[in-house]
Amino acid sequence: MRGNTSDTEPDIERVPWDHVELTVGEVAARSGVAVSALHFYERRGLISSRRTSGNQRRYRRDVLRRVSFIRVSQRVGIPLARISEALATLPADRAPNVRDWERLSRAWRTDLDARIEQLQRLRDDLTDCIGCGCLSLSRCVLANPKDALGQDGPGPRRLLVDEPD
Amino acid sequence: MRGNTSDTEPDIERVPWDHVELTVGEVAARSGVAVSALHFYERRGLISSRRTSGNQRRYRRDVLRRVSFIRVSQRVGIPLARISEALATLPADRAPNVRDWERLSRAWRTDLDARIEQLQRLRDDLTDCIGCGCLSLSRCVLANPKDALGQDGPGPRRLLVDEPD
DNA sequence: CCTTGACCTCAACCGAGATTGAGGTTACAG
DNA sequence: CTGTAACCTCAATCTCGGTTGAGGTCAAGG
Repeated sequence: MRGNTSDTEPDIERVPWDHVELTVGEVAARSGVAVSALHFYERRGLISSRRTSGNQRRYRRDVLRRVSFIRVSQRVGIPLARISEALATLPADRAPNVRDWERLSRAWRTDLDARIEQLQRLRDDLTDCIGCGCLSLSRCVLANPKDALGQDGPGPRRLLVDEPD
Repeated sequence: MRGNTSDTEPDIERVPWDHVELTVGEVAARSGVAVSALHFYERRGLISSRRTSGNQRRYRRDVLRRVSFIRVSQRVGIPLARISEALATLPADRAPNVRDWERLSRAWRTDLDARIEQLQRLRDDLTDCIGCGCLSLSRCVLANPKDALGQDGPGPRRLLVDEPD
């Protein structure tokens, strides 16, 4: 267990809340993310920690917002690599402030809007398709979206002339 | 190459279109799916084939609709395992008809609606969050969705009392 | 008959996003 | 001082949805 020793307790009034460090287990408990995932994020450079003399991780409190941002971003559908890039734009010299987080959050709006629109189009097509009951490769918008017809990548792609199927 | 020999050509008028079989390469070309993926789907039981005397795959034409259904389902975000279950409900004795496909497509509507709604809620929350700039674990709807608070799976989950962060 | 492209199997590998386990250390409460 | 929970590293393993490659067969055109 880890707690304040009664002997060496620092003058708590003089230590700003921001400077109270967290163990990996505390971050896990408070963020709902497994310790193994935190280690993983750290290896990937998404979060970082100070090490104690005994090689244990100690996190600044703002790691909670970082982890929070990571999870929210994942829900938006952003891969870790892109989340990592976004986090890399945060100032290195100071703890990120509200405006920093706002900027990053705003950046995902575009992605999210695009994904929602895409799914809505898919839903409309699916609705039509339920009506036509087709899924025909030569006729159905759903079965045969434009992007399946060429110009994107190697390999044979619908080279043959359409015939009834 | 594979084509009709002029000698043994069957009376084409007497062979319903449905009975014309396809090679794996033809299915790949017509569906836009790689041969390796078709093999993969077959191993997973999503599609099936007859084998020629020389052990080559021959597909019934309705495999095209199956593959089509698989790709559409994937776009909806359904994992292969569930697609497989859905396909397993198709009649084994006859080729699926329009109504069969309609039933399956309709089933995904619910999923799609749910996913869209979820993303829209996320977008709304993100908008709020941009306004509040928070991502605070103790206050932000985004950072702290209900489902992070317990009852779903093992492991410690936000066991500590909330403190300012 | 020969060449060539399409086909076959099986195993290994990829990348994303982690989790699990072995083997060992640290830190704190009693 | 000791017990033990929490921590450490590193490698292996997992799921998902495939791709790649080696080594070999099949089938059709010339």
